[in-house]
Amino acid sequence: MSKYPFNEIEKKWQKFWEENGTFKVKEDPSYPKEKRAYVLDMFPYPSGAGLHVGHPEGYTATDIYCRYLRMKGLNVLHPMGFDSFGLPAENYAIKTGTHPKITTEKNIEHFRKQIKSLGFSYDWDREVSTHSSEYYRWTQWIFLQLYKKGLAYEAETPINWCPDCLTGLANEEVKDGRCDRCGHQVERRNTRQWILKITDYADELLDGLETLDWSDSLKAMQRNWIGRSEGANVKFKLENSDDIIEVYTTRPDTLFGATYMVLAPEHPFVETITTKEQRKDVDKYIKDASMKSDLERTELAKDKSGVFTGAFAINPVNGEKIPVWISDYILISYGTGAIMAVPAHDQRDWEFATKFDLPIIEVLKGGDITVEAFTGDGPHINSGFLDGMGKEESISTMISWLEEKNSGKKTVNYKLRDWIFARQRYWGEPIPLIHCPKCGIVTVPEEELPVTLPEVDDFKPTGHGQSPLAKVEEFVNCKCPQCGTEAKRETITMPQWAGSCWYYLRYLDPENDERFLSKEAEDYWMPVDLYVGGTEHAVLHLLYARFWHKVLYDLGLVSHKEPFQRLVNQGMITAYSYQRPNKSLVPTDEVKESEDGSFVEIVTGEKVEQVIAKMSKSLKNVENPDDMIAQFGADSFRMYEMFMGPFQVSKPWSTKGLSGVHRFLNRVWNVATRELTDEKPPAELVKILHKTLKKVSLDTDAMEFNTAIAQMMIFINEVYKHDKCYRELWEPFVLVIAPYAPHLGEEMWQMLGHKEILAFESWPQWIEELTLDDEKEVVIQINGKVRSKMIIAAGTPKEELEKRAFENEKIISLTEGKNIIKTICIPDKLVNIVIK
RNA sequence: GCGAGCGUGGUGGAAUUGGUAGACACGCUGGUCUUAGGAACCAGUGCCUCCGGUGUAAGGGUUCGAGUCCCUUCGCUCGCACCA
Repeated sequence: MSKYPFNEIEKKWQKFWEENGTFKVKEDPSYPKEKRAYVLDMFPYPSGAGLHVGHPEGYTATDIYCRYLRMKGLNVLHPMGFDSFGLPAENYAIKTGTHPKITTEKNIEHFRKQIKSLGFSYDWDREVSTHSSEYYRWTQWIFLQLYKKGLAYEAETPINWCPDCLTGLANEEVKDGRCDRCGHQVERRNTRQWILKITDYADELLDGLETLDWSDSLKAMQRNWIGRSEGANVKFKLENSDDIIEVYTTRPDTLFGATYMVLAPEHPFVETITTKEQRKDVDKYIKDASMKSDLERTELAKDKSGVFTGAFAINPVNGEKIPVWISDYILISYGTGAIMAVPAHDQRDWEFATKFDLPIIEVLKGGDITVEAFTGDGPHINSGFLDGMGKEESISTMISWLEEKNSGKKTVNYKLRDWIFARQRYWGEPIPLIHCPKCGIVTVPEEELPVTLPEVDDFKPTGHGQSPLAKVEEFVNCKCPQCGTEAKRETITMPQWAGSCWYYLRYLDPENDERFLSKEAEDYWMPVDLYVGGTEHAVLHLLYARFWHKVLYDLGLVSHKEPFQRLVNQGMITAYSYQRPNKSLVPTDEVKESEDGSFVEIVTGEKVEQVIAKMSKSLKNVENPDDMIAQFGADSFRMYEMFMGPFQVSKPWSTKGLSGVHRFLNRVWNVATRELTDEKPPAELVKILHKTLKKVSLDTDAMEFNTAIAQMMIFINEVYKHDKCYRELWEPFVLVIAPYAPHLGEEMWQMLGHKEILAFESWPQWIEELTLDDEKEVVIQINGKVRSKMIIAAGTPKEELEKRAFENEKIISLTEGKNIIKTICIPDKLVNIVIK
């Protein structure tokens, strides 16, 4: 394959941009508000493995978009940084003794070099790394603002604990009962924690979604996660006691059908209400439940378990005596940790009642409750004052009744839990608090920030819920800032998500050592106009960052309620893998393509099917950007990633596809090196140019990069047939291809004799008349089927079209003797003749 | 189970408001040039019983006309999951 000198060209322009500070950006007040854009990438965690092909996908998209916006005359902020606190570096430190700071900074170095090799137009002067003390000084400062606002609290509660990462996890970090990071099964464990009251912002986080230009699926994920539900809390008096059990239900209308109650095994009342006779069974059940992990509790969901406490409660609506059971299908962390069971109209209760032979009373007509619970709508029966009413009406009627009788009230519940904001590990921001024996918890004075991480030799967590910092006496022991007594520093560190909660703000003013962010910079740039990243952060980073931003807004520190106005998720880059008939996957290097295009496993000679799978080391289908850039160049690599398919959709990597794009750029180069002429180009080429300018402009604007590239290919395929390079065509084409292939673009611009670079040239405007065809191919249909075609001058009126259609020989023969019912005529498109 | 989305050639994918299905690219086939090429260039390429028919997961509907709109079914992907 012949190669244009991409290596030389790319090095040359990267050096030029760097040395000339081409993409440094200032808060220039001469740009009005609408001529400013803040385009943000999700910054990477600098792992030891380096960049994978997924990173440059989003980065290329934003880079193209930014370069396009600059040419449209906008002042564009486009920064990059590193999310550099995190477990891998720390685990590596435990294994090798190398300080995480050393590993992290080496990795950052490597990442930065790799990112730069792709020719992105970042303003590197604004780079931030979350692990640097100048940065985390302000992360700690924001934490203090949250603490002072009463949004951070200390608690010793059972939480998700990863035995491999040796740290507590937030709810959001647990997937299918396993640690999101390492896949280990999560345990329940009582550990001291710092927790942020994200639930205080549940409604704001929910309502704010309405104002955002995000995909519906992403908004749905956040809504699901917040999980708002409306219902009622209902009070049940216990028999022979003054105690009251409160339950939460979304179906207060079914109260007449409540035949028993169930408490979570951890419910505080279990201890007091259990009768002597039942004590043994209850204690055993609680012990068994506590031994189970969350995963086991859900896995066993199919078969309900439970035990009777011996106690009875009184149904407030009819005075009926109903038994109180405990079962682990009731979660202590949701609602009140207790339910009223309505087996006729709730499938879980139905299963439980069926298993333990508890009564099932139908209170809504419409289903067959001997087979399953009926959860649909219908008229109420056996329900006193609700009889005859439908679901909605009886819910509100019942709530009014309960409120009147002081037996309950309308209640809103959320699935969202408070955020466990703590890691019992070393490599994170120390929480800037001090425990004083006299004053209690005292904040570190703001002027003493940052509380820096002490140097340690042993990074190993104690495994007893203590961070390695607890062993560092010089760090732990301090004086209380209030009373001067000997006190102890907090040794829990913040989770990795802390730094990424506000990095987009620090980019605006990265050098400021007076404030976390100046008002002026915030006013100039915020909010983020376009934020691009993967879906994996749908409920983690994006929820946490929105929460912090809302707190900062309430404190008057930022001027918008939402940080990220528009968000676009890139699709994942997957890879091909091969599957045996039994569905097991075969590593790519153990498969060969046979002559008929099918794939066989080399060892067995058996046919395997080509399927799409995630890139993984074990399947040997991971592609390394460095190799691709070395072989094809950064411009080819960038352009291929954009050509693969729609940006938001996941798509499989194909190195053959990359070589196709590379071939295209070779052809571009070939044209660029032809004899340059100021002659008037042929009219048909001018037409294709303007069609191309239009398509590339509209598609780039809409981030439909794949079709923009296809149009540029069409342009080159035509131009290629002529042996000259027409300046009139080539100058605008070079300008529109430049955001996609910026190195090649600049080089060709220089070859055209320009002294100035093209990065800030104006984007070429197409001329609409020149995009229009003079002639159109119009199809003639009979009963909707294409029977003939004719070439006709564009804009030919209906009457003329019809006349021409009926003059067509084939049409004459097909319509002869037929009854013509009507004729539909769409100018420039078709004539449809309906016959019988 | 709930929520979101998707099914188009051998492959990745194109198709304004419903208006010529398969743009562009990969792969494949044939040819030209070359000492050679996994280079370059040219031509062809949905399928079939090939002057015709058929075709966008399957079936039905609306319409002069459906990949696109509506209904049913099937399949796949992602997220959540005993959330009362």
